[in-house]
Amino acid sequence: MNKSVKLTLTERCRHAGLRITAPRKAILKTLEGSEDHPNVEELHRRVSRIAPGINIATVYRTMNTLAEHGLIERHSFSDGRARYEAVPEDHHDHFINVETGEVVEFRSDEIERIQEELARKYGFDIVSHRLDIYVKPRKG
Amino acid sequence: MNKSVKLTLTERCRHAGLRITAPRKAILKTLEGSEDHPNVEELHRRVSRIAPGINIATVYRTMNTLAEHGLIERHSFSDGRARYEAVPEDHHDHFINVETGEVVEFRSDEIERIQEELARKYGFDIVSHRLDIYVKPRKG
DNA sequence: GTCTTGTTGCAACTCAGTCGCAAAAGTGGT
DNA sequence: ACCACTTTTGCGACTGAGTTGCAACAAGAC
Repeated sequence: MNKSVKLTLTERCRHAGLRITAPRKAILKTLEGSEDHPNVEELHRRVSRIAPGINIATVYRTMNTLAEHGLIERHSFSDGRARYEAVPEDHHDHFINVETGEVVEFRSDEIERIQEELARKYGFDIVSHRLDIYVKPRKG
Repeated sequence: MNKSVKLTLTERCRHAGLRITAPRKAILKTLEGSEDHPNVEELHRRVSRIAPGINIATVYRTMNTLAEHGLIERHSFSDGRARYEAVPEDHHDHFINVETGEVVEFRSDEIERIQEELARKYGFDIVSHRLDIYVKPRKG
């Protein structure tokens, strides 16, 4: 949960050769302060609170650039629009509550292991994967 | 692999109270004859070969209707557009070859079981899920 | 400071998918 | 076979997320 032991997003951007502009600073800071998985519109709204005047096209472009450099992860749950999160040190998958849209992270090493086995069996190397489980609160 | 033991899509449509129109017949037939996961544009192209003159808006609407009734499954891999397949008797997940876009189906009861366990642990009931593994052919 | 190159704002644009509406066609009852 | 009722279709206009061309601007390197 504590990120202070690792590089900040800004440091990793610089390391990737990206210029640290004022809009990017604001976007990166917002991303690091977000525990959830905002879409571009929501992100733009949050960014605008700490740095007004940034165009939403800039947010779109920045998200693409960051994703290309592997600094953030792009998700597209069944609501259609892309949603993002700062790349987590620990890979995890998602429960999506279909009643509220809320996203809960989880991880299962067992599932990861079985995936590797399966891919090998089919003659593949895994590039990435994504497991989304749509759920509702258990009643009873 | 052999579907003759189960209801056809058309029969299931009728059972769902949907009208069997000429455009729908062509679309259903095309769906049943598709082993892959076409998007609407590709589907429309295929449908047009056996029944020209069907508007693509009709294909969009039909796919929505069928999906709402649970007769087909909608997927959205990372290429953005929605892709469909006739609902399979056996649930399966997908390998997506990132080099070619090709989709390979697989199934792991072990993964299904672990998902159930996990969901229960978090206090959820699973509505549906989706596991996409992006891969490349193994070299060596 | 100067130069080079990456980045931004803006407005125009693309593209998948949706929608309103009037015409057409399926289904159930007789 | 016909009617009445309701769903579906074609069409064109529209929406909304995301992209792009371009001129102005600003980071970083020297």
